[in-house]
Amino acid sequence: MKIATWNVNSIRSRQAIVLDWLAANPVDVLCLQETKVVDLDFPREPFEAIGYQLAISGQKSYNGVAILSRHPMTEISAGFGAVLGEETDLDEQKRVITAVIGGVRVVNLYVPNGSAIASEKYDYKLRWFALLKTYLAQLQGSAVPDLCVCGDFNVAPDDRDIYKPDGKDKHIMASPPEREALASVLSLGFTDIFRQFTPDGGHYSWWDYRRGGFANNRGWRIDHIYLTAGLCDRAQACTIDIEPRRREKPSDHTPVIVDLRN
Amino acid sequence: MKIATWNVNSIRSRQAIVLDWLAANPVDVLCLQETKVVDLDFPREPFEAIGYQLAISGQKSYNGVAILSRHPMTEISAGFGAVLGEETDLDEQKRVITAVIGGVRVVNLYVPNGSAIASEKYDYKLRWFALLKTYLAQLQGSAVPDLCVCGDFNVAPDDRDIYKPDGKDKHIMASPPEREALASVLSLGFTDIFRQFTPDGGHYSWWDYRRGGFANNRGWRIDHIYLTAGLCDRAQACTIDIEPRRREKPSDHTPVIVDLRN
DNA sequence: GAAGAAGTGG
DNA sequence: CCACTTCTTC
Repeated sequence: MKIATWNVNSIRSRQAIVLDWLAANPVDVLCLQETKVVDLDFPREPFEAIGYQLAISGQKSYNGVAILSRHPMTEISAGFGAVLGEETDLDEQKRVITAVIGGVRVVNLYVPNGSAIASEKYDYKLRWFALLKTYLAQLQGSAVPDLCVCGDFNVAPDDRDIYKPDGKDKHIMASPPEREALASVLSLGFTDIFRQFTPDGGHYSWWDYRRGGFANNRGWRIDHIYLTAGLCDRAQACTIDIEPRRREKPSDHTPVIVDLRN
Repeated sequence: MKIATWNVNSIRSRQAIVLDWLAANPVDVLCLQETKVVDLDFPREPFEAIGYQLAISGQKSYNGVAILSRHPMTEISAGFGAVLGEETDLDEQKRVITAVIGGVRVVNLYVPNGSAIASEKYDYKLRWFALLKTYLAQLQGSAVPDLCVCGDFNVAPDDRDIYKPDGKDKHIMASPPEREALASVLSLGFTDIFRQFTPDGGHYSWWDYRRGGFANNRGWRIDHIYLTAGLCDRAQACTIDIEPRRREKPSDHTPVIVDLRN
């Protein structure tokens, strides 16, 4: 089973690129972030026409997540609250959706960017990571404890994940507190599956639109796929496909794909 | 000598379509309207690269006219004031440019739309037509009196020029006062050269983007080429090329072309 | 640098 | 419906 994650930076603007990619890469599951559209306006039909079912949770302008699956999805839920059974202001932004697909619980996340260190949004990001840990712990104790947690984490886990790490510890996506917040979540028992196959640096999933970030390969690896122990042994490969980033009017992110043995 | 007129609705958005059209239709002169760009930002280079010289007069966001010519241009001037020798508020919007090319004085116009009857903009349109008459009379008395006056006139001269004329006399672009204002200008001695070759209705140069105007051929003929008597005999053909209107992301207007015998 | 919003214009 | 503006976000 192939599972991919892709921050598309507006599904309406990226529809053709995503459809082309799925035609060439018919993954079983595609997790999208930054769909930027309310559920009623999500372009469902073209994806259903090529064989995908959809679980979506979006809002106007910002955020928004979706799971596209070739196989039946059960236990679909959006937001932390649906699992934790409590309301939280962290669910006002649509950043979390999950579904069970082929015995695997897929969790699709769009972690807050955080804007700048010492901003209100940075605090929000740290609070969000804290609740994410509680949320994932709850799911690990569920009847389907094999988790594939993927999405745009807006954190480069270590210096191999940044084109030029010097001084980036004061930069959003690389500052110690957010790295520690992510590490704390992963300490529940998650493996960065890309790193199981590729220990060297220089592999990125996001390049800033500005100043020729992609042309000069000034990228960051901030889109991740994390697996619980029961799934790690099944992973046969984890790759980043930079092809869609080369297209006209691309997303600033590109897909990450994991292949799980049946 | 072939002279064409085309309201491109932003030259920056339409650059590729215009270049493709010129590759297939290497007219001697192309008059553009609604370039929507200040002169410093006009994309000169791609047009110069295929052999055109440029005379441009543009502004931010709205209006803007340009003449592209394969032959030398002399007596280039923009606005009514440059010819009439007096300042006028009607020159604040960039709607007039002229140049002498191969012994013909080409006048390129973007007539105000007028918004709605009884609006302030409608009065502006009528005032503009009045000054246009003075302007053209002046040019007729100049050393180069053979005029080719073309552009987006935002007036359908008669009912043949509207897909469904019923009730359109209360519609902008067809109301009697603006038709009379145009007729008064033409009474100086101008011939609607398209009508010399094509007397029947159903030939349009503009289709509203809305409600499938083009798909249903609900069009208007509002882009015109008017010739003084000395040039009429030289006209061999006048056609509307609807091909560019079929393209992806087209202008709502399409080119009108006149072919003048040497 | 690119996206969506809300507004104006045609 | 499409393109422009300014604004905000990432």
